[in-house]
Amino acid sequence: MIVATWNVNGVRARTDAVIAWFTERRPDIACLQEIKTQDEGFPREAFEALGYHVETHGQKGFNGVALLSKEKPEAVTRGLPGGEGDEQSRYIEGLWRINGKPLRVASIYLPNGNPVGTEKYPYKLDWMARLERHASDLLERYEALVLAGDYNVIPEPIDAKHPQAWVEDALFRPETRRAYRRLVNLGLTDALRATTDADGTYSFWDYQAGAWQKNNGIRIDHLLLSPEAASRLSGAGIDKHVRAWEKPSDHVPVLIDLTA
DNA sequence: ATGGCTAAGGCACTTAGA
Repeated sequence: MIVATWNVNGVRARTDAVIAWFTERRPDIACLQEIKTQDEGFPREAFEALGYHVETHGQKGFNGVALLSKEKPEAVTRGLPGGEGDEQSRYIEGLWRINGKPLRVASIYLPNGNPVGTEKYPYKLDWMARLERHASDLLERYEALVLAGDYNVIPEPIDAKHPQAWVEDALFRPETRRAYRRLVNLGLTDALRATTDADGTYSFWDYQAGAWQKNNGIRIDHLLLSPEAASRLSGAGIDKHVRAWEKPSDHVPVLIDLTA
């Protein structure tokens, strides 16, 4: 089965492209980020017509995450635990039962954190600490778990065309990478890096300055797997061709294949 | 990327993204 993550940069502006990709790829579970709409504005009928269940955690204008799936989830929770007064919609988690076995999948839109030096950067680091605590709790369940989304983290120099240009950026600063490593070191597997060590493997290309044409990209969209999920990993990939479509998102879908 | 583009809100321009 295919589990995918995609920051669509506005699902209303992107409905045709997102539907085209769903039709082509037919993911079993898809995690969307930056839907940029409240729940009632999500074009759910278009996806239901393709046979998908739609669960949203929207917000007016910015952020917003969703879980779309062929099978109806058994349970859904909205919001990352531990965020008293956090009004930003950046986390939704679903639980499915596939052939009697639990599969838990979260759609994550981790804060960008720029500009460093404003309140946005400590908000990012605090959010990452909350995610680490929650992941630690979930791992105690010993379930197949997929934490998928736009992490806004460049894990290693190989994950950027020009890593030196990012060293002071919130996506690549040492504190950011350290927090990301703490999360991974709980026992999670970066699905894409489990299947390839190739450089030039990116999930985001800026709209500006011909970044796409020059393959000036970064890899910031990740699927992190619990041991129970990692042992079922049979492939991982990036649907890079989607970036060349009309009116594309600046991110492309990243996906994994899990054996039953 | 010290920002060249894009989406959304709401109707001229600002905010946010990475």
